[in-house]
Amino acid sequence: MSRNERISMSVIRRLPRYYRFLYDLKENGVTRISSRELAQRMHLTASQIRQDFNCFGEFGQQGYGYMVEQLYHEIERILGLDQLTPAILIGAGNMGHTIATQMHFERRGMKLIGIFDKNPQIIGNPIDKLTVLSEDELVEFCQENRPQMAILCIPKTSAPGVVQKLTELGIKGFWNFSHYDITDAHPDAIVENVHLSDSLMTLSYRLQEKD
Amino acid sequence: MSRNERISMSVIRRLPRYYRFLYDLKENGVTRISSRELAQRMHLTASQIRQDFNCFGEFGQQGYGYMVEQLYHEIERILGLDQLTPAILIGAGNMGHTIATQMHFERRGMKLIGIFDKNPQIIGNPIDKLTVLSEDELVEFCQENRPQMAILCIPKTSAPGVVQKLTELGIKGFWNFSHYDITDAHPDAIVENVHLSDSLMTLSYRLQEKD
DNA sequence: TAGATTGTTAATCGATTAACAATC
DNA sequence: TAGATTGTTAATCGATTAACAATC
Repeated sequence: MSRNERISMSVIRRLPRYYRFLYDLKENGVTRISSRELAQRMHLTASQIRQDFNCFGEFGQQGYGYMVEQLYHEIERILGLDQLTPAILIGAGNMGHTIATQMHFERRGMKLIGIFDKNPQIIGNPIDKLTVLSEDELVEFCQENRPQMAILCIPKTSAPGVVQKLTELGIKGFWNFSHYDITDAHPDAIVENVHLSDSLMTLSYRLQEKD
Repeated sequence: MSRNERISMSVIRRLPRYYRFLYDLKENGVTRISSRELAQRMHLTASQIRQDFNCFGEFGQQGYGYMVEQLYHEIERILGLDQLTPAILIGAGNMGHTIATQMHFERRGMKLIGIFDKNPQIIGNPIDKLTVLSEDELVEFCQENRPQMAILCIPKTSAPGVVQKLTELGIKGFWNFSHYDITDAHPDAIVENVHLSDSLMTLSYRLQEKD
């Protein structure tokens, strides 16, 4: 029983994908599924699926398989999607605006409670139900509203300062779209670097490698 | 000498990060660096850095280290950033528009040569130096211009059809922002799934796990 | 009960780290 | 030359896959 030991990032990164596939199965009226069949659909091995699920509990029934809807809700709970972590967005330029309006935060376990920018042209603009605030209001806002997570859609040059400041203000996690590599924010800050450029460059590599 | 054997994805995914750090070093006037010092800055081990570089060649000098600028250009070349792969964007909504205008494709080994949408409200709009075309023009455009890569910023429901069509039109790689999981496009299609929602959910997991 | 499929232990595979001879 | 650091082989670690007893 490997329950409760620290879960590896490899497993964690597969959870949202299971969540997605289970949602589709559920929507298609599939009520139960075996690890073998799920493996086939997801291009994984049945072994891996069973190992992954057993990190968190015994969700299946021997000789039968897994109940799709129940498993879906277990993974939802494991991912923490049932409690909304308050988050703020720093940088409401092109990318920031898109993220704010397109991400369906409340389906992903987050609630966007504040948007900040330092450009006077952008401050005051409405984005969904929020109004872009000045970065000068950040300290007071955080003290009052205690956001846990910050989304960074800012230029590389301003990132180190912002990260430093937000860490002091109690931010525990960063979703980082900036080109700055957050490695030394705070030893136990949780960082998810998105780095779309890196992703694009690996495609460049793999496409040329093909020839 | 492990040269020319198939390079693992773990190594490939580190290359853009090396590229970024070397750029910064170069900009800060650092001309040479040892694997030990680079490891310290990047939070890696010196061993790993030397192993990684030696997948592609012998770029260092024993007793001395690596020349920053030379190594930077080697990695640029390895990533294929010196030749621009022609790419098209499908879906010019919020996310598609942001990607088109913010990505600096030509610095990442790509050239955006066409943008397509099926919404009449969007078709005809200018984005940078391009004009959004109708998806009806896709076949003719691809036959004439031979794009190699497609960026998908479309809803999950339209994705399977588009992927199928583009594969037939000779697209070799997909940069996929849609929620659809491209697994069965073509056995040797190159796919980079971005899945921002998945990324956000892993943050949700890790933040609640902390408590 | 027999058949099926899980949960879990053991074996394998691959990636990372350590060690050290080669050499600048 | 002596000191430093690479390139590369060997050892370790972790993740994936295979096997199988438990059990529905």
